[in-house]
Amino acid sequence: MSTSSQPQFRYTQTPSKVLHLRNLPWECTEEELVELCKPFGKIVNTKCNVGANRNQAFVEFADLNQAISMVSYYASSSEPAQVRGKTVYIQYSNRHEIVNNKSPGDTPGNVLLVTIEGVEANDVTIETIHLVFSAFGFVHKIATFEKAAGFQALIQFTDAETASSARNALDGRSIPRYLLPEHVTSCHLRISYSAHTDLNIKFQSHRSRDYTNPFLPVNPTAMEGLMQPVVGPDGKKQEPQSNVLLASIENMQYAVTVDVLHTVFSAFGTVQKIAIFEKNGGTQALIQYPDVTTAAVAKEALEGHCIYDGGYCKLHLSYSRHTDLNVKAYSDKSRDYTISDPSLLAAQVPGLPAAPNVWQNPQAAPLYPGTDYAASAAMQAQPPPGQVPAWDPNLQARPPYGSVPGTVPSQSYQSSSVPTYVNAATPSGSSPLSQPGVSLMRMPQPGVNVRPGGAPVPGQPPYYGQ
DNA sequence: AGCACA
Repeated sequence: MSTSSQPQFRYTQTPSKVLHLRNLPWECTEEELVELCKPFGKIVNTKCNVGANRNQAFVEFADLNQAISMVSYYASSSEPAQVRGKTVYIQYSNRHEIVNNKSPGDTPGNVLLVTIEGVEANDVTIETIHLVFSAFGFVHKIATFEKAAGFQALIQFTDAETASSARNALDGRSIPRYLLPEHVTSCHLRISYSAHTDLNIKFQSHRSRDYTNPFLPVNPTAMEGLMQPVVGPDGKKQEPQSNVLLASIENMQYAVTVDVLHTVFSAFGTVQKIAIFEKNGGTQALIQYPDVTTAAVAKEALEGHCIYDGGYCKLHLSYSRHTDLNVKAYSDKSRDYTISDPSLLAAQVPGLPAAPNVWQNPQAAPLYPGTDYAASAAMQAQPPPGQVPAWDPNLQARPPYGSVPGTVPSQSYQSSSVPTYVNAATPSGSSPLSQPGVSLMRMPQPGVNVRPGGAPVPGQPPYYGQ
């Protein structure tokens, strides 16, 4: 429609609250910009380090007249606008507001997210990090972890001002060489702000510190040694074992709920906590057991198995670096079964007699006398009044980690007193769960109120913690 | 020295 939209140059520029500044010194800071512009009015937004050379910037005034006054002043001034002795050229921007593209990491807060590039986690101790960042103020807490981005640390200061001074001074810089092992050639710090305001440090360890609480217990399993990588017989690095399993769920055609995971993983011992989250477009879950042994048994047993028939929701298990999950007690993505609020533990159905704790030692399970086994199966197959067990109690009753054909009395739990929910695809009498790739749960059915976790777990007295 | 960002 309009006949022309030619670029607007100096003689035709219309005034704007937003000014475009160029020929700034390299990586001019926001503070320097504000110093230059604030005599003319209130600055409501800035954008620094713009352009390929990162030497341009935008400044938005609260009022158009303030921008006009700055442009007019320097248009007639004998002294040009300067930053660090460099002449700065100022024009009206061709836009009328700065679109705030500040990522969350640029929103100041008292906690910094520091990525230490080019190092292994073992190269930089938490003491070194503490030393470096303490130069700017009291460091309250540090938590370190390894992510895809590399070795990272969250560092909590008293306030955003202290955190900012540390960020401004250290972002892009390196930790002094004398604080690092000799083989480290470079270790640039990339620093942004975390959205956290208060880190939840549970233990003093080589990964995390709370300097405000010297009496915080030391976590023995998180200290040097146990959590270090173990070299296996093949010479490859083995994952250090953990009481927390990381489950990646492949081919997730059906929703996998906290309840479903609880049912599946409780077959091996008390599940203390569960957290489900998305990562790299897939679904993962952390499942916390009280001890490494239980986790190891569950890992061996469940690796490669599918939660549902037909290859759906295949589990891949590894050890997590976590030892104690910090999860919401009751949400759709997490559960803390160690919390003793009964209103949150309806799924545990207290009041049912605790069955003998036969599932704690899965190695022994196939050897159990048929009578005990049947009794146990029958007990857990009784649905609570008014409830329909939505998983297959027959499958649940069998140890999914390698039932040995012939040793499990398959007749006893097909008896008439036990309702059967055998999947049509599973021929009865076979031993489907001895092979990876077969289901651990009954298929979810559309339109049915599926409550896989709605009944007690075999042999698992509810764990209420202390 | 000459207009950003997803």
